[in-house]
Amino acid sequence: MAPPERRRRSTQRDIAQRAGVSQATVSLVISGGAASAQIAEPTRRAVLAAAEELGYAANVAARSLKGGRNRLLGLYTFESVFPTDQRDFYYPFLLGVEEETARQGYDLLLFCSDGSASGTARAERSIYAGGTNRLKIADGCVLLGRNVRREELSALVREDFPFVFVGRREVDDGELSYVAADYVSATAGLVAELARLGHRRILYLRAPEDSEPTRDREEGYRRGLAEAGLGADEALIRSLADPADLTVERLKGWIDGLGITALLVEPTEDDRLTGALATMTGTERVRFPEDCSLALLGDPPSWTPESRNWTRFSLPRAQMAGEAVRVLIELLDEEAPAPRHLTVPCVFVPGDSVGPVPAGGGRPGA
Amino acid sequence: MAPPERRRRSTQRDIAQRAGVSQATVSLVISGGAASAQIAEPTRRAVLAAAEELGYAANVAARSLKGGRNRLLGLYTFESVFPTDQRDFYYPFLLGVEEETARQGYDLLLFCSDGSASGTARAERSIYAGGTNRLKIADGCVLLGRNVRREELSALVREDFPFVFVGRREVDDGELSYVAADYVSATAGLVAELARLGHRRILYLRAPEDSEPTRDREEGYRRGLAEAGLGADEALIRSLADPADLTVERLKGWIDGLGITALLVEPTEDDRLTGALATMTGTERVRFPEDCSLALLGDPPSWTPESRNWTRFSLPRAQMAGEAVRVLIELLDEEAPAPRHLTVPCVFVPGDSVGPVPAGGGRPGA
DNA sequence: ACTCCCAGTTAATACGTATTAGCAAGTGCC
DNA sequence: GGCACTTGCTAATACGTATTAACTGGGAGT
Repeated sequence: MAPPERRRRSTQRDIAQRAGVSQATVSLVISGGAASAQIAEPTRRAVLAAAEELGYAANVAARSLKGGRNRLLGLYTFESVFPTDQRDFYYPFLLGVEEETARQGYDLLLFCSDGSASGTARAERSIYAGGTNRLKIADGCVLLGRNVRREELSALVREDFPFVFVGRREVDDGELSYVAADYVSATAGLVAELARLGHRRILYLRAPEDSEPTRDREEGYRRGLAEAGLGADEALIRSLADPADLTVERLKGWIDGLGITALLVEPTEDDRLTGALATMTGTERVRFPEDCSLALLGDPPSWTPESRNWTRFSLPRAQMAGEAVRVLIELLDEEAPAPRHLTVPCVFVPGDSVGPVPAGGGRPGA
Repeated sequence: MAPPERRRRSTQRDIAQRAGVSQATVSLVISGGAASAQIAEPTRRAVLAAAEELGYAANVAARSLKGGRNRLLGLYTFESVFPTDQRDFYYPFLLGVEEETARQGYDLLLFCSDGSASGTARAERSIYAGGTNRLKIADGCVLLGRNVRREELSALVREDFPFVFVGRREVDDGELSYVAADYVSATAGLVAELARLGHRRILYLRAPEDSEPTRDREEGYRRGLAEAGLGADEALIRSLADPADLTVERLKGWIDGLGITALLVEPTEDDRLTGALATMTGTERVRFPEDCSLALLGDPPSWTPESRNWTRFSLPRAQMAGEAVRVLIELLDEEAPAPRHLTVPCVFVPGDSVGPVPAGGGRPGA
């Protein structure tokens, strides 16, 4: 009945002492499990009573130490999370990861420190800051980010550290596990939709960098055209160095010069592209979809209620994140796991920026 | 150059072996600290090199078991985070905690596992669920939540575990550290504002439970009245068992029967109260502020663009969270820390539901 | 030459738990 | 009564780290 001693939590040894048994017995009773069957009923009850009286709570650290696992999953983001436009991007992933992590009975470790000793703001984050792989304090890790450090991914693969990337990524040194959105099908689907509406000349405005998502979108674009019985015109694949270059003049040039009636745009990670689009909409000199249909190949980075409801497809971010956790746990449970690749479908958002071909639109031939 | 053995994390012993020193030396070098000064430079470099080659990362469990630090801060929420209306409440806190944690060079551990073995959804979360206290794995912890388990807080205090509560909380067994919003001043400020507009009879609709925030608001209400030279009429302090009971009829009864011209409402944690208010607004049978002024004593739990812009005060949640982290780190850095209590001011949101006293309003005498 | 000290290193130990091998007492069998 | 076998428990050990006391060789002091 004595209250638990202050300043020190009770241990199995305390219980053992009080119940007049050994620490091992206490462990057997507390942990329950199979081996506990061989404990006599009176003993078990005595132990449980003592534990109750002392307010016993097992020490997780000790337990994990013994088991080699910490029941911790990590979440690492290559970009810093704090710029406001990044938060909206990041949050659904975080929610998905957190929910599934919780469901699996793990806790979630957010690697938010810069790695750099203190204070100094850094744009580039690093896993291996300080010479060691910080991720290792978790049992495994979910990785996220658009600007990935390839060499760090390679190192992780070489180290055989269990991790899953959210998004398709590939490295030279071997295969890594990822959960990716199906950009190919989603893009092909948009092309099909446009073709159904009568569009024949569809410009694909791609990102200048050659990352996996961009490659997938381009593949989807070509596949969509092929499936619609349209030939691919290389002149209709464009990229802009600066999203601000997407001006009304340029667009009119494409419409008149190339005869396009629709535009597929790959959104940038920042607000600049959608900003440029908003500017164009504001000028009234070009209207979507009256003058030209437009669809986004993904989510605009931040979404405010007053922003326009572009036709697009949307990544099921929370779902992807959840799948990533599930895959990661599979990896952890296996002896010698093979890399896993999972693809989840995107969601089509009808929006209001796609319509039929404008009356005079479309160049006859070509 | 040999790669680390598959699926087994390298330990200090591995490093020791490779560098030809003892495990103790490795620990001294790795932990850095004061005692590491006495290690000869060549030795230190050999150890660090070996650690690098083996991809060493300290084992969190072992370190916390030993009582060491992991540069990990925990974040624990008493309510589950996933119901959508909870997310909006939770997210600003999370952001604040994460940002400040990062700035301090710590990583953030989200205690999201239910504690219950798996899968089963539970409304009540518990720190000690499953007979363990998971928090210990972090160096210290920020706690959050409206439905607090007092006995668990007490246990934490007794255990002398470093933690900071976001929100004013008190327990019998001793003092705990918290960072709280200044409900007293904020409520008094609203009363002052109403008094300035000529309101003399202001009803305070409080939550039925007697939690700290409610007590503080009531104190602020009384103080505000006193400072405005108004006496407190106990009949003007009401509570409703069910928020849905806040009907037009009841409100009209208060206006006509009690002669009130303004209403201070303590929002509930769920959407029911603001739902009731929205319903009232919709009926057109009572208009705010034409028939009666209304202000919320805090943020409505979820905020959608179409919801009304109630006059209210708002908690600086991210800031509170950041302060909590800062306080926690202070606690960690001290030898025998005294509990700290920090109060941050709320933000007045003018809104559109407060106005001057209606023409015929206000009972003359009373 | 003796002690004394000091820098540099290590052996030993503790943290709290899970697990395995093994011990003691009891039961049934021949 | 000796043997095998079961039941119920304990002793011992390992997990990986931090810390402290103890040890070593060598240089300085007397």
